[in-house]
Amino acid sequence: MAQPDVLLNALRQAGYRVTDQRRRVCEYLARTQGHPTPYQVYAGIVEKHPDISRATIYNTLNVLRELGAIVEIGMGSDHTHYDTNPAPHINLVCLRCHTITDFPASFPMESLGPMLTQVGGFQPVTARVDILGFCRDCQARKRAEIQDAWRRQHPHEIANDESANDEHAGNLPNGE
Amino acid sequence: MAQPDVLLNALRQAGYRVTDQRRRVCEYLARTQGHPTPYQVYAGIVEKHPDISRATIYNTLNVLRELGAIVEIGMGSDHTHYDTNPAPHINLVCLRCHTITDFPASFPMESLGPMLTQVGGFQPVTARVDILGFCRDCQARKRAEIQDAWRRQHPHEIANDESANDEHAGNLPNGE
DNA sequence: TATTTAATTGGAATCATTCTAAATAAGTTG
DNA sequence: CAACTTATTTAGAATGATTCCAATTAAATA
Repeated sequence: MAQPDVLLNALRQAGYRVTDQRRRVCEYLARTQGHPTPYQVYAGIVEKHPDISRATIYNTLNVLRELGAIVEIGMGSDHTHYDTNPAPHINLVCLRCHTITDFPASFPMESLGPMLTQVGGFQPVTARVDILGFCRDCQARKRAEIQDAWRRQHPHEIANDESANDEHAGNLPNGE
Repeated sequence: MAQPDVLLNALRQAGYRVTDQRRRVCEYLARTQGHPTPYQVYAGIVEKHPDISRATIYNTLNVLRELGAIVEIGMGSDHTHYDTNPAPHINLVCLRCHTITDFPASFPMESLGPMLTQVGGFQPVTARVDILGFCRDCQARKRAEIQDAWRRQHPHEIANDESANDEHAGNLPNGE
């Protein structure tokens, strides 16, 4: 989604050396459409270059993040995801299944820049705009769960299905 | 920063029981001004209520997050931070020292809502707007580092300081 | 080419978070 | 109120992503 050169130049400009390994990480990030985790980056590279080390992946991602060239998107502490899309956009993040979807819309960052430097001397580099809520699938799942719960409370309302109780009697909260 | 009642009501409405432990977590979140980590929440409560368990803290925070009542802010994978401020605002996140500062400014979420539901059936609950960059202190530190590096490259330019080389010869990248 | 410093490596170590099974509390029904 | 069902809490063990380490290799520079 990003130009590999943009990422590599960010490294060069900041005085980091451009090695083969870093080049591969940048290429991977440029190629991918999604919001990969460090492990996905590793997996995507190691199959063609089995000698690369996990530590190097983490190092490179950390450097790129500290430069603001890629942006971390956190949700539900399972894994870290990186946003590699440099174009202004908004992430739709599902609170339940943690899926991240890009939504093309811009945000008037330019207008804020001057204010920030005025107020606290903050030097903006990039931004992250996420809307948190429920994706369509999870809305449906939620409805089904609530219905289920209700049905469990009112077993008599149902014609011929006494066995239903035992079957779906999972722990309700946390559908993950 | 939030009303404890708002958080408790969120739990109640979603069908969760309001226990003493959950009440304490909500109170803590309401009281705090910053962006606490789970451990900080735990530490802040355990001193008065030594019987509370870490697992309960995590459970409660996870539930509140899945409800969108509090918002996770990720930076540099060390710790998870939670944003407990329900008022619209922007977080200034330093890419270097990971400090998070609130910046009072609103974001025209309302205008986006309808679009989102139209496009992907996404049901928005809350939002997170972060500007990533460098705080004033880290800008200064960065300048100093660059100067240092330069001085190390050009030792002859300096009058009387040959020892400087060995002294500060740390690993340059990663000032953390 | 020699020298210096940065980057890579793989495996061990760390540590936040989750999981588990047992105990307890909350809510509900008769 | 007593019996029952289900949610919640708990302590400690287990997990697993990420970082750290010392040794090696590669880049850059003169």
